[in-house]
Amino acid sequence: MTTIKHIASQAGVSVTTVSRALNGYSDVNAETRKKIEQVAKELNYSPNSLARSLVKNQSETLGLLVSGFNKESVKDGFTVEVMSGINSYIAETQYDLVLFNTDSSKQRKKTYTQLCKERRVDGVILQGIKTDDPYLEEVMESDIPCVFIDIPVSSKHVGYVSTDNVEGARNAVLHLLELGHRNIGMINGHKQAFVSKERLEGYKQALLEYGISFKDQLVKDGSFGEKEAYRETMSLLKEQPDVTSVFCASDLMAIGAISAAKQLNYCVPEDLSVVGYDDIPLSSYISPSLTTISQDKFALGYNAAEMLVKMLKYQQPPEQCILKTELKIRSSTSATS
Amino acid sequence: MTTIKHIASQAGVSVTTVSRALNGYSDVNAETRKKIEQVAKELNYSPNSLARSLVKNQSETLGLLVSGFNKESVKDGFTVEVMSGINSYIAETQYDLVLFNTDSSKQRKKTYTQLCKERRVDGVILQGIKTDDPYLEEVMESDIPCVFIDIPVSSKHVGYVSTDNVEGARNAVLHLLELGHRNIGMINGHKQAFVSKERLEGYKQALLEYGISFKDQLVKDGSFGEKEAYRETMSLLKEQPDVTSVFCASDLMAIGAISAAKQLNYCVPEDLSVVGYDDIPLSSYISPSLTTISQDKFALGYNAAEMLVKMLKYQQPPEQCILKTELKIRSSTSATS
DNA sequence: AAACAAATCCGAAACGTTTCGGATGAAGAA
DNA sequence: TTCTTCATCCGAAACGTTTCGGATTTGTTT
Repeated sequence: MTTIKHIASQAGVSVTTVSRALNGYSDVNAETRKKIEQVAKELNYSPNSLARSLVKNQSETLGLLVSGFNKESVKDGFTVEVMSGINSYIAETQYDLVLFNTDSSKQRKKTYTQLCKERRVDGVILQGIKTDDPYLEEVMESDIPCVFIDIPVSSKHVGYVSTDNVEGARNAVLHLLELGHRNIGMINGHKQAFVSKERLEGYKQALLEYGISFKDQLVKDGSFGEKEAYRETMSLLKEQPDVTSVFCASDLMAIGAISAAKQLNYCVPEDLSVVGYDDIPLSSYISPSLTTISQDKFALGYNAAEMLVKMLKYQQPPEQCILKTELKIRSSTSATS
Repeated sequence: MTTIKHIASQAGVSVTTVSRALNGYSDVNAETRKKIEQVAKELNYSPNSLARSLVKNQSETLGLLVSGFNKESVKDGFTVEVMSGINSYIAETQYDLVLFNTDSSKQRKKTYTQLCKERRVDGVILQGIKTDDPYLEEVMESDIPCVFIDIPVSSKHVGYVSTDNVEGARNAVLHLLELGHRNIGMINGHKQAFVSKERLEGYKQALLEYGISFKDQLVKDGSFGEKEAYRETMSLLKEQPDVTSVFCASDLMAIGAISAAKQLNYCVPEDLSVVGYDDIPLSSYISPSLTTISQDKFALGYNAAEMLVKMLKYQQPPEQCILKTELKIRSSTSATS
């Protein structure tokens, strides 16, 4: 492995000069620089980023801490599309991305700060962690620049990007209300997700606008899983036969809900309208195609990466970025008869 | 940021002793070790992996070089599911994963070796690169341990994991032949993909077994894209009206093919049988559900990671790992009338 | 001729570890 | 007593960079 020293002796200059030449400093003669560059190419030199990072005290790497990058999440498509957005932005910068795993039962159980401090990442993006995750606290305590996805917390060194979940859920339910539905169930995610809290709030708001009182027994938690949503929808429909429509906090759960409905011989949308949340690729392909709240998952990741990089490169303060959502009306909803 | 020196002075010993204590060497007194560990905890110490890597000349990081981790590939689900498998295995090891981007129009156009040498990765997994990619050559020339996914090349320091694409394609086409089809079209990927070459070979083999001569005009390239496959299927069906079935080299293309068929008022599977390849999540949800060759994408990634780690940790030689595929018969194929 | 400025170069320290080769002292063996 | 052995520790070099502060040479100004 050729180093800066080899180049120095080969070119007959000092290591200092080689370093400065290769890094484009001005106090090196044009010819010397030429010579050095040529030698560097001949010796097939590439700088050791470890050594560089060590002395400069910054690694040019960003941490990506996603919880739940597994088989199920791949099917969902949400997590990976966000990752794809992050990746896309980062690809155009000088940074590299290192993947930290959290949800594993890994032996070396490290804390967030340990993870980051060891690898000396310049900043971190966190995705999919729960509200009761100890990492959350650690992030706030440490002073590593970071940005959250879908978790609205911020401080001097942490920002976030999310979508307007209250508004999104509200629009979903308003859509059902406008179609004449009055008994609207909800399959939510789980208690440890910020988005679930917000989407429930949106659900309540919409009902309120139509003067309908909120009934606790109409909402169930499906923990964002297809199977679980199937199960919960089953019991919802059995317990509450008056329900004519259901709002699901994710498309995957909506798919589970539709399966359940079909199992109970409901026709969708004739007997039961279903609206989802996310607009994953699957949603437009299934039948009936899914009415849903579309959020730009790619942009979620892209913006997060952009914010983080700007914080690092230009010392910009963290922001709170809220993206718009859009109601996509397809075939899983219809007016009440 | 607290270093080993701080601990040393605080504990009243030398840095050597701190290092050896923290790394579990035997020549340090039990009490001293206790003391050192305690001080380390008090000062909230975590080792600087950069410094460590520099002197040990190994970074405990693996490179993941995927070409085509973007919006389209997310929809496909293939790329990300492989990544998920890689991630799963790596999560249980001491390694971290750094993501290299290639397909971007990034300014810093680095060569493969530059990328790896700079970051000093211990090994690399390459996925989705084309047969004419200059990286391929570089990998063989360099001596960094690496494993390819779906590219059957190997050497002293490179192995691969793939599926039996000839066999898979053959089974797909045999399935159609058994259903009575004799005019079988094929929508392949592109010329720069090993798997395309192999799947075409499987297609030919199956035809041969039934004594059917291969006709060049029955196979088109859809470059693994839904839109492209749609277009190619359109022209195929128009040019070759005798065709009663088509084998697509990916599920996404099969979906495009089905759209085209529907557009031309073909019923699937009554007028046209379609079989895909991959078995992505979408395939079982669309209607008609897709008959396809299922490959274990997760295992592809998992095995690749496992192989690489074993090469690194136990100096094992690289292997050639071929996974089995499985024909999944669903509703997009039927017997000829 | 002396003084100054600009251009170009370099030595050495620093970043935070690991590790080689010994040093020290105490205990046991001769 | 002297020699060995063992347990425990440490100094210093090394990894490959960057960077601070200065040195040298050349040309320009007074």
